[in-house]
Amino acid sequence: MARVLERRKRHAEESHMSEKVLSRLRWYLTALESFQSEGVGSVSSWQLAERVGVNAALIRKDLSKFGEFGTPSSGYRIDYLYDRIKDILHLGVRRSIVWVGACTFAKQEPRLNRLERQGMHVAAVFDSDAGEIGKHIGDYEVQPVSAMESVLASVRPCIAVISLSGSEAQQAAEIAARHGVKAVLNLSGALLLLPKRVRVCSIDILGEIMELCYYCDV
Amino acid sequence: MARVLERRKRHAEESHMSEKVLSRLRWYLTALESFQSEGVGSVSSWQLAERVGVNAALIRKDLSKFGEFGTPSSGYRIDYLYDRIKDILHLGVRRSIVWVGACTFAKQEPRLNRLERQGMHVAAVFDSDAGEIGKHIGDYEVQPVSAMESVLASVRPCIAVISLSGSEAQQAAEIAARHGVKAVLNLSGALLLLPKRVRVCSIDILGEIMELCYYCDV
DNA sequence: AGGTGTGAAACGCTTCACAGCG
DNA sequence: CGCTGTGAAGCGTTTCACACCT
Repeated sequence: MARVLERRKRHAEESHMSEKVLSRLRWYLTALESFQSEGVGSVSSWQLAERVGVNAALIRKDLSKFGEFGTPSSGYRIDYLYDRIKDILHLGVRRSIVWVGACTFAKQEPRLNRLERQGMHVAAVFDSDAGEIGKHIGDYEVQPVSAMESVLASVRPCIAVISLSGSEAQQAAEIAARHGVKAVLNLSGALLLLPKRVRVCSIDILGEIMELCYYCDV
Repeated sequence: MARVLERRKRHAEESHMSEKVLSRLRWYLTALESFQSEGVGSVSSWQLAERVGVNAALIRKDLSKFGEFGTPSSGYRIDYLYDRIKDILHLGVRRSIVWVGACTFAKQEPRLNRLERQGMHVAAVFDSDAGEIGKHIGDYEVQPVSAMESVLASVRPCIAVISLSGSEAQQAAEIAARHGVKAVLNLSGALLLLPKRVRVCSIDILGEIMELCYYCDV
C-alpha cells in the first residue's frame, strides 16, 4: 500500500510532458477508438504499437509516466486505458472553441463529432469577409468579427482557431487573448504576437510546401 | 587546397538531412529575407539566432554540415548565405504545384508570391464541390476533379496539395501519385495510403486542437 | 578584437533486455 | 508462459567552449 502511494506521488509529480509524448498519446487514443469499434476488449502494447506505427516499448514507457494501467500477461483493457489517456490529455471536460475563418471551418465541420466526443464544442464562427457573413455551415451561422467582443464575453472559450490573413489574424487573436483564451491555433501563416500565457500553435501551409520541395529530387 | 577538396567531399557526402534541420533552414531563409529588406549586408550567427529564436551555435552547426559559408570576425554575407540555403533546400528550380480544394487555396492565394520567389508556381486548382467550380481566385479558375487526369498529364507537377475530405482526398491523391507527383501535402485529416516513393506530409487540424486542450488548464 | 567552425559535454528521446507479476 | 514496467544502453540533437582565422 505504501508502495502504491509512493508511485502515485511520483506520477503526480510528472508535471512536464514533452510535445512528442502529448502527440503520441493522441494517436493512441485514435487507435483505441478503432479497436473499440472492432469490439476488442484488451490489447497488448505491441498490438497497439503496430496500429500506431511505433515501438511497443515506447508505448509502455509513455504510459508508465502517468501510472500503471496494464496488467501483466493480459495487456491493457481498452475502455479503461481510453479513459486514462483522456484524463492525461485533459479531455472530457466541456470546453468551448471559437473559430475565426469560415472557409477552414466549413472544411472541418463534417468531422466535428471527433471533437464533440472529447467534450469540445464550437460555440461560434466568425469571418471578416462580408461575402461569408450570414452563411450557414451545418448548424452555425457565420458572424462578423465585429461581433467577437460581445460573443466571447458570454461564451468564454478556451481555444480560438484563427485563419484570417495578415493583420486581421493578429487583431482577432488579440480579442481572443483579451477574453481569456488559453490556446490559439494559428492557421494564418503570419507570426502572432500574444502574451506568453497564451499557448500558440502555428501551422504555415506555404512553409510546409517549401519543405516538401526538398524531397522532390531525392 | 587539398584541405578544401577534402572538406567539399565530406560535405557532399552529407546525403541525409533530418527533418528538424530542414525545417530550421527554412526559418533561416525567412529571417534572411527580413534582414535583406532592411538593407543589412551581413549578420553574425547570433543576430540570426535572435531573430529566429534558437541558439547561435545551433545555426553554425546546421550550416557547417553543408559547407563553410561565413567569414570569421565579419559573419555571414546575407545574399550569399541566402543563395546557399536555397541550394541546400533544392529551391530555385522551377516546379509546378497543383492544388485540390478551392477554399484552402483561396486563403493562401494572396501570399503566393512567397512560393513564386522560390521558383514554385501553382499550375492548376481543382475542387469536387460543384459550387466551387468555375470560380475565379486571383488568376486561377477552379476546375473539376474530373479534369485532373488530363491536366496533370500535361503539367507534370511535383507537388500536390490535397484538401478535400474523406475518400475524395484519397482518390485525388491517387491520381496525383499516378502522374508522378513526388510529394503530397495532405490537409484532409484522413490517412492517405500512397506508394512509399511519394512523400506525404499530413496536417490534422482537429487533432491539433485536441492537443491544445492539454494546455487549457496548466 | 570579433566571430566562425567544431570537438566534447550535456541532454532528451528511443530501443533493448529483463526482472517480476498475474 | 506472456506481457508489463523500467533500468540501462544507444542514438540523435543541442549547447558549451575554445582553437583558429581575418
